Amino acid sequence: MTGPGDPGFAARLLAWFDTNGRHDLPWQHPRTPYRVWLSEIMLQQTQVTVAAPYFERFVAALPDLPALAAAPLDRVLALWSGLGYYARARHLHAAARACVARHGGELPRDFAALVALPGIGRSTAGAILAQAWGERFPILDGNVRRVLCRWHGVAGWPGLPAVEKRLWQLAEAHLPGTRLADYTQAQMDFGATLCTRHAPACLLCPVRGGCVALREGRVEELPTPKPGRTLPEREAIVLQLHDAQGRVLLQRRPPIGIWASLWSLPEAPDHGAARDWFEGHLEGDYAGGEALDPVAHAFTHYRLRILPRRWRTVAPRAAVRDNDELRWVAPDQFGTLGIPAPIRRLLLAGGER
DNA sequence: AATCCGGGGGA
DNA sequence: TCCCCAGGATT
Repeated sequence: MTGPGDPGFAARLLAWFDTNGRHDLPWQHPRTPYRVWLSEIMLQQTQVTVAAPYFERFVAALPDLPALAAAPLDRVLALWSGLGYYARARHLHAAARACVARHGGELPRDFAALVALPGIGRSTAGAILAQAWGERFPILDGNVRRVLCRWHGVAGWPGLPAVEKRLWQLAEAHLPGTRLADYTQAQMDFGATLCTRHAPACLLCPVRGGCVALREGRVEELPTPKPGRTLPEREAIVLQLHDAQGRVLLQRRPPIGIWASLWSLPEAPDHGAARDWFEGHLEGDYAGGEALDPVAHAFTHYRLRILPRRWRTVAPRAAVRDNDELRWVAPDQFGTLGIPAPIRRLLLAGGER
């Protein structure tokens, strides 16, 4: 009889991991608390193949926690640029500074202290403690959720509180007594390579002998997908302004909302507001701008239609000069700033003259 | 406990 | 276009 406490589950997963797991991920060598933490944050809602090159660049630039804490936020955002979910970078930076202030410049080896840091929740704290220190804490990420929903035949969208509570209980019940770092990695490798969302490799599965979904023919329908909904749409005009030296005027976004604190193009909700802003900041004629092709960008909760408008040579009004919110930036400097991916693409595509 | 927030890439 | 990927914060 297999059940929630079945010790064979973890044992079989570990045996599979030894020969089939991923043992060469960049954050595994060396597996320091700082690198584990950084990798866990980068991997939130982000696939391994996407995060890996960002991780390598990040640790090359900021190799330890004190270096991260000492870096300006702009530098951290620049290293994050293109990875998305920029709140993660701001939280990471704030957490590093909190560790310097409260924990002697190191990541605390304590669940409550970890969860108290910005950007670290229950699952990430468990992952850090298990991977960095071998402590006995469960995780519940997308992989573990999918595996547990199938193996135990748990129906209902995992985002529902009752389902999530049940999954945490199951994750806790499966924990082995030893090898917690390997077990944590094994679950994620298993979910990412065998127990995938579509077309899982059940024939190769090390725990197929207890899987409720496999036995009942429900593998493809579990976990229950999130209920769908239609997303609202918004529009925004962005102003692509070049000066005589080929530089582009960038504006820092507000510290809250989407793309918080990143550098972007000046933006307005409609042409009236865009014209007002243009006439307040620049010499020249708003109507002289060239309308570029719209750019569609989908967020999780709404769709944004970006309407770019370009001026090849404009000059600022005498009273307007570079400041904290606004600066002229040469194309070879784009890499040093945190710029949202669709805006960066627009700048690189529209930069040729 | 319920709700909100948010980039990108693969299918 | 849809879906979801190593979730967390806010209320």
